[in-house]
Amino acid sequence: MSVTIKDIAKLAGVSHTTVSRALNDSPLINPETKERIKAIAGSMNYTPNYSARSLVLDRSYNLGLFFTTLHTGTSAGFLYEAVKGVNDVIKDDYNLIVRGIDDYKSFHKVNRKNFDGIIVMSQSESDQSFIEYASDKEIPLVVLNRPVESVQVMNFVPDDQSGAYRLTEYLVQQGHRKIAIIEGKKGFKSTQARRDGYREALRKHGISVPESFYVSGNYDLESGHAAMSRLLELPDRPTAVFCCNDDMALGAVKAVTERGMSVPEDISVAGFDDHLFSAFMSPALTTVRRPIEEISRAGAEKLLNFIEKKHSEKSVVLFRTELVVRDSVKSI
Amino acid sequence: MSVTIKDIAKLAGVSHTTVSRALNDSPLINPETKERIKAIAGSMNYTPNYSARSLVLDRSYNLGLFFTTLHTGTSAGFLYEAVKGVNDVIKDDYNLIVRGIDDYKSFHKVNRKNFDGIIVMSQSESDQSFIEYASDKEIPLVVLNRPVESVQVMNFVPDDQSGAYRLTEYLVQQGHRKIAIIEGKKGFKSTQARRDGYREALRKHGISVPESFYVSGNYDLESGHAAMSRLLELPDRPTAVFCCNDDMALGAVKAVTERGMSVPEDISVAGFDDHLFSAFMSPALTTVRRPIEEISRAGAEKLLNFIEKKHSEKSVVLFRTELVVRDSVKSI
DNA sequence: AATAGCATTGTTAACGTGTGCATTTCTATG
DNA sequence: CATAGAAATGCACACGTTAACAATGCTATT
Repeated sequence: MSVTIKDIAKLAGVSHTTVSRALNDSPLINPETKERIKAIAGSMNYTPNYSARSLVLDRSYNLGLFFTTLHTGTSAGFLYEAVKGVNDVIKDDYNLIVRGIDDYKSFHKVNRKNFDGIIVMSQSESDQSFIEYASDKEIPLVVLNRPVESVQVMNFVPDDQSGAYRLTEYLVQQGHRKIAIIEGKKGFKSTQARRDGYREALRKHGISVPESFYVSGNYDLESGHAAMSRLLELPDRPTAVFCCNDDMALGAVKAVTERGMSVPEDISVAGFDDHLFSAFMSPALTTVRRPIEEISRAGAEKLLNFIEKKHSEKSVVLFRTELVVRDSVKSI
Repeated sequence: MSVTIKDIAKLAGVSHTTVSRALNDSPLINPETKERIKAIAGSMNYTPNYSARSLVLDRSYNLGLFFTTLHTGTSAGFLYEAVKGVNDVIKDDYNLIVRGIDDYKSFHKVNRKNFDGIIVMSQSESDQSFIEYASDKEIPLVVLNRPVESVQVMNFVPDDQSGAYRLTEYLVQQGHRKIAIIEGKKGFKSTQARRDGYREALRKHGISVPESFYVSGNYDLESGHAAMSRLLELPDRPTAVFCCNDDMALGAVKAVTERGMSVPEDISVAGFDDHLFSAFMSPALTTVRRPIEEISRAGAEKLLNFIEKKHSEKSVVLFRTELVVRDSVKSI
């Protein structure tokens, strides 16, 4: 069926070992023999059987890009940027296998035979047992998006807390004191980091807000809409709302306009993430930019380095988040 | 290092073949021996070496989900729905390898040894040589999104043309006669299908529009914004604009509101795709829903069926698109 | 007890490739 | 020409697993 090195060996009148040497640039072969063999392999469209090589070399040439979950709380933009960033680095040298960690009935299919390395795009601690398992198996591992302390891994994390701090400080500088927050999905570390940044900025400026100014969301449009509806019904309404991602901000703005009120004239709204659509909302959204594609690219480069060099070290790299001021916040 | 069936055989006092039989539910083994072996394998955390199995069984347990390109013209929502739909079907029985076809320097790494099957999410004819190559190699193949005639493949296609027809007809029924179109990325088949549906509806109603009512876009927010800006500068302005996807519609709406005009009071806007954000735009977008996740799920099921049963047939399944009426179109 | 048939288990080889060590060939030197 | 050393090539085995066919053991029947 497929061409094997034995087929080539027959035609070239050499052993299969010599064919292997020729195709792998071994120094132990005569250059003329090598070129002859390569020409025959080319004319026969030979492709190595990667299963056979994997078996002998103890390599799979698979990389995992594993998300905590693909079922809920993962926005389309997030997945897109991660896949794109990693693919740009690995090209066609590796197979990129995309999966939700919660899709595994059991982790034991994940081992060094099947994956040369894994990038975990971590959204919550519910993937912690997976990270510990993978580290224990000594699979080359990079964790993006969430800091992990209990395991010796390379970690690339956007600085959500200071992004949220800076955004809340900006709201304060615009004169706002009644600032509410629509939080992200419960249990996600990004939810906590953004809330912490918000609280820290309030504390810094000696501002206290009522408990009713903390409303839970689920990182999606619907929950943003519902949360804003609740805030708009408060007797003492906030003047500004920090939505912990842009999807929820879009839902929140919709809830405002549905009541015949407008953003930012009646209430200011800010988001987090700077998705592609954010600049095109009406009004254009003030938000914080998180470089997910850049983080994914850096993580993939580091992982490839680890795999090829067998060298790893515990490190945490914080990626700078950036305040993006547009039109959705009014100065009062 | 890893546990092999030979290690288990030693402990169980049987041959490695008997271990293989036990773990693969062969009828050729005593049930008691089988349970004893399974218990030992479990306690040793045995995992098969998939490379070895692949080599013997001539299977890779890899499925490709290949997009024409991941570089431009592919929206985040599109990628997300496709990945999610396929993953929901294959679970952890197969590795899902996600890639852009234009990332391949050469296709010859794609063969039956490395992929049990491939789903091509086709956006344009630029992937035609790949589809022909894969079909020629007799790799089980399913093509989604674009009809392919020259190759015997299973095809799952959303009915873009009748969706666009129905939307344009709706605009006509709301009293619009000056209907412009912001087209999609040049060369994409979806671009042509949507334009054809639009033209067919105009023709059916005996409406003709000037050439200036056909403006090119690139399926992204920016090009929608730019195209609408051009339409708004025409001396004889359209009363309604059909944007060939929702991303461009969002950009178009932004261009309208930037001029102090409003949608739908001054000009009506419609989109295509029904992305998650579309219901939350101000105004909520009238659009056409394409069931990408459903198509991806059906394609994956069919491909698995093909792989397991070795049976395939040329077929084209059209998936119904659906007009979704919201608030962005005014009756005049 | 002998025989036949069935169930169970094991031997051997295969899958395609890479590599350690043995063998052969070639070249340079005395 | 003989010898030593280097270069080139090949043999044999390994990797982990599955399966064809052979061998062995058990049971039922005559």
